Amino acid sequence: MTTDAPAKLPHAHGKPERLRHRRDFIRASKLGLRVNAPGFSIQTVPQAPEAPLAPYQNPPRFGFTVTKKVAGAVGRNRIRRRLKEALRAGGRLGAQAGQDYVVIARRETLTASFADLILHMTESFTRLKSRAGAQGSRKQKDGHSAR
RNA sequence: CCAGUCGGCUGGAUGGCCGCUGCCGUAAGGCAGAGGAAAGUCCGGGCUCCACGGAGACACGGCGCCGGAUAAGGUCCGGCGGGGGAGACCCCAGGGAAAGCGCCACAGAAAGUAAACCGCCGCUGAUGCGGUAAGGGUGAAAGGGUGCGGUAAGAGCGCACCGCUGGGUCGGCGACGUCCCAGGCAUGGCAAGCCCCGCCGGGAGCAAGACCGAAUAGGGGCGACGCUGGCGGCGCUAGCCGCCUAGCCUGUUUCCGGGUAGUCGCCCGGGUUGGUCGCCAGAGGCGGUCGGCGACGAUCGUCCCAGAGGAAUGGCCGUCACGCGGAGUUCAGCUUGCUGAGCUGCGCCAUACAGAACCCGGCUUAUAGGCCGACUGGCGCU
Repeated sequence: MTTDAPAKLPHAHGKPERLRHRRDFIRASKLGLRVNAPGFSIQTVPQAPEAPLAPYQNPPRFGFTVTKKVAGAVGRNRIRRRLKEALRAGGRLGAQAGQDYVVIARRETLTASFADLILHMTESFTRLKSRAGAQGSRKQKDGHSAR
C-alpha cells in the first residue's frame, strides 16, 4: 500500500465525494484560492489534516453553492445536477487529490451548453493547480529562510 | 353557429448511451422513484415531548344566520334572509346600533333631543313677523314611500296599500315564512371604531422525541432527616411551641392548596461530531353495490404506490406530437385584394407554474397549451 503509485486514486470514476458540512464550506471560502470562470467561481483549499488517509491518497471533494438569488428551487437543483454530472462524466476534470473544492454557481450555469461547462471547469482546475503550486513553493521558501 | 354562466380533467409521448437513491437477490440482475399545486405556512387534526390541584374574577386570542357532513375545522353540502343580473347564475365579516361612548370628510340652512337657504301661505304701505316641510338645491346618506282627501299653504293631520314596531294563528327540527289584529311611526348609517352578547381555546413542535455511542466538564434519580428571617413563651443547653413577615414556579389576581431551598446514604454514568429509529400500509388508491337531494356513509373486491438527509428521482442526444413565425398551393366567401379552411416544405421552441423533507383534511396563491360536460340567451335549419 505504501509503495503504490499516487496516480491510482481510489474512486477515480463513479460518484464524486461531496462536502457535507457547513464548516468545510466556510473553511474553503476563508482560506481558499479562488478563480472565476464564465458562469461560476471555484474555491479550493487543502483538506483538513485529520483526514483518515494521507493527502495525496484522498480523492478530491466537491461542494456546490447555489444561492437563492440565482434561481428558484427547481433551477438551483438543475444547476447542482449539471455540475455534478460534469464532474462525473469528465472524470474529475483535473481536480487535485487531497483538495476540497467549492463551486459557486451563477445564473448562466443553468443555460450554458454542457460542452462549454466542462471546458470552463477543466480550465479553472488547471489554473488553480498552477497557482496552488506557486503559492505552496513560496511558502516553503519562506519557512526555510525563517529557520 | 355565436355570446355567456358553472363545473371537471390533463399538465407532452417514445427510444438510445451514461448515472443516482431505496428494496429484493449469493451473484448476474430485477423492480420502484416528485406535484396539482410538492409552494405560501393561513386554519384543522394525527403523532411526540413538556406543563398540568380546585373554585371565582380578570385579561388575551379566535369564531359568529340555520340544519347537516366530518377525526376536526375558519372546510364542504343543503337551506334561510338580503343585494345584483334579461337569464343560466353570482355576491354577502349575514349576532347586537330602543347598554353605553365615539365618528359621519367636502358640500349643505340642517348630519341626529332636528333645522329653515330658495320657495309656498297669512298679516303688513314697506322693512319685517308668523305658519309650513309639498317643491328646488347640497350630499354617500335629509327624519318612512305612493296615491287620495284635507288645508290659507302644508303636514300621518285623516284614509287605502306597501314598509316598520308590538301581539297572536298556522307551517317548519330550525334560520324563517304565511295570515290576522293593533299602533300613526317612535327606531338614519358605521360594530373590517371602542364595545356588548354567545360559543371555543394549555405550550412547543420531527431541529418533536427515543436508542447506540471516544474524550472533557460534573449531572441525574431514589430514600431518610431537615426547612428563610423577626418577636414572644418554655427550657441549663440541645431544642420545642405560637404569632408575624418574605422569594421563585403554576397567563394575571384572590382564596384554599402544592412544589422549590440543606445534609447524608445508595444507585444510574453523562452525550458534541457520527450512526440507528421516528420514516411511510395510510382518516390510503382504484372499481362495484346499497343508502342519502347532496357533502358523505356502509359494504364487497382489488392494488402496494418516493422515502432523500449540503438532501436521490438526473445529464446528454435522437424521433414524433402540440404550438409559433413565414412561404407555396387548392378551395370557399365576397367589400377584387383581403379573410377563413385544408394540404406540402422550411425555421424556431423542445415547454407553463414549479421540486417531496413526519403524515393527513382544507384554504389561498401561481400556471403555457389542450380536452370534456351541464345549463342560459340569440340566430339559422327541420
